[in-house]
Amino acid sequence: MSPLPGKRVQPVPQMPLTEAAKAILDVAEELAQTRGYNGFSYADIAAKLGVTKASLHYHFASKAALGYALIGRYKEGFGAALDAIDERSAAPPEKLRRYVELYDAVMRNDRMCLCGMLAAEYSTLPAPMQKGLKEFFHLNGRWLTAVLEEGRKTGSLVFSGPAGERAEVLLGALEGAMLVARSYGDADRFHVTAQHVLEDLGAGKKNKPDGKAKLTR
Amino acid sequence: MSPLPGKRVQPVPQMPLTEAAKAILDVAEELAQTRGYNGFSYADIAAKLGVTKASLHYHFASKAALGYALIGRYKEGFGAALDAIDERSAAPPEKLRRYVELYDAVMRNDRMCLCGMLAAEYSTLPAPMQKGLKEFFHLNGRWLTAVLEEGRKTGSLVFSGPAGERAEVLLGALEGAMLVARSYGDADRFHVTAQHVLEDLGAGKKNKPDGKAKLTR
DNA sequence: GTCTATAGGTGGATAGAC
DNA sequence: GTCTATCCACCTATAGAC
Repeated sequence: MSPLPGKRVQPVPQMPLTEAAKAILDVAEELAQTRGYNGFSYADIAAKLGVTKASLHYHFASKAALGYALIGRYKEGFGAALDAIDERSAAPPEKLRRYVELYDAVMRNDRMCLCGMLAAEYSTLPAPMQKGLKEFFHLNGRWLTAVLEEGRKTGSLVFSGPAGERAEVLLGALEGAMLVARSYGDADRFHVTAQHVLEDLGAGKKNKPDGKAKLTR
Repeated sequence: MSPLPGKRVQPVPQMPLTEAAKAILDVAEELAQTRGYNGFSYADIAAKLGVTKASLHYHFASKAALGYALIGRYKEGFGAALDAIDERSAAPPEKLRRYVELYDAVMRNDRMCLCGMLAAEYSTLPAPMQKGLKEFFHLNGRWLTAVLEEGRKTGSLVFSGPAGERAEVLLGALEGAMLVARSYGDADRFHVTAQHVLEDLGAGKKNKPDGKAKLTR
């Protein structure tokens, strides 16, 4: 077994982002997670930052480039979060609970998973973004599969069928629960659904976090 | 117990659609299911129908009106499909399998559930569309809850927790599985995931349909 | 009912001054 | 790096002829 299940083989080499670029991505990310890629414009970002559209183009020549950077950073952050879970958590059930907490945090922040959102718009996205999206889901699938396999081996998780397929079920269930819960503007609804999914795998939580707490990010 | 679980109380009174209006909705529906509400324009519809944008406005004064009609018709069709399942199927497991087949058919047609797609764009939609969307999910939730409750009562379905919550899990899992599977352009991936969800409830299928068959609609 | 023509707005993107 | 000014394509929507 590899030292850390689902560990990223290599961090994709990337230009370090300037502070201005980060600020743009922060705003763009929020807009993309709440309105979708086709639901925001350079004008929206510029207005929120108090700058002009033209200056945005200095940092991201095209919206496609911005969108691609958005996915890249999100994937990086998510990958880092998974690595952190691997380092801090021993047992698969706890890993899964922490994994779900990542989604919970997004939901409580009144957002949808960036890649879940973009998945809906998939056919309208530039090819590089489509590729990045697949990689994100692949990253999640690999990590979940490793955790599920380990859990089954040690008997701490219970499920039927191939771990890879079960990983897809879990990923889909979480993304879908976010999707539907957002229509109700109800983060608690997501939380309840997510706990059921965990319990089905034998990874039920003991004490659930306060659903009313709002996180900055 | 009511005669048919989740039966719609009353069909919403509605102007009968002209043939032209139906043709417009057909094209708009396909576009909305593949590209999203913000991902298509009157120009797209007009081009596909070989008419001008202006003529579309005669049938649907605004895009918001078109979108609202889109949801209304979809809800109606889905409700009718659920009624048909109730009438033709006796046992809850079979009902659930038929319910999943509705999603399967959409997926094999390379589309996303209309309302799942619109749920992603929720915050950008006109208020009437948002309301219609909630009603769609409510319709599904009610029907699924009734089926699950009946199944538990007769022992043909097995699950933990309130039926209403389990209905949300199921609905979310199917919507999410569609969402993710579309990024892979892989209808079979959805099918596999959906079967797992059914099996978890004790409603597993005996013979699965050929995943390669493409339906016209 | 469908057309031509067009309005009024916004989309992403660029040139060039500062 | 950020600005002003501008381009052109596209958007939804309307007026009015046929």
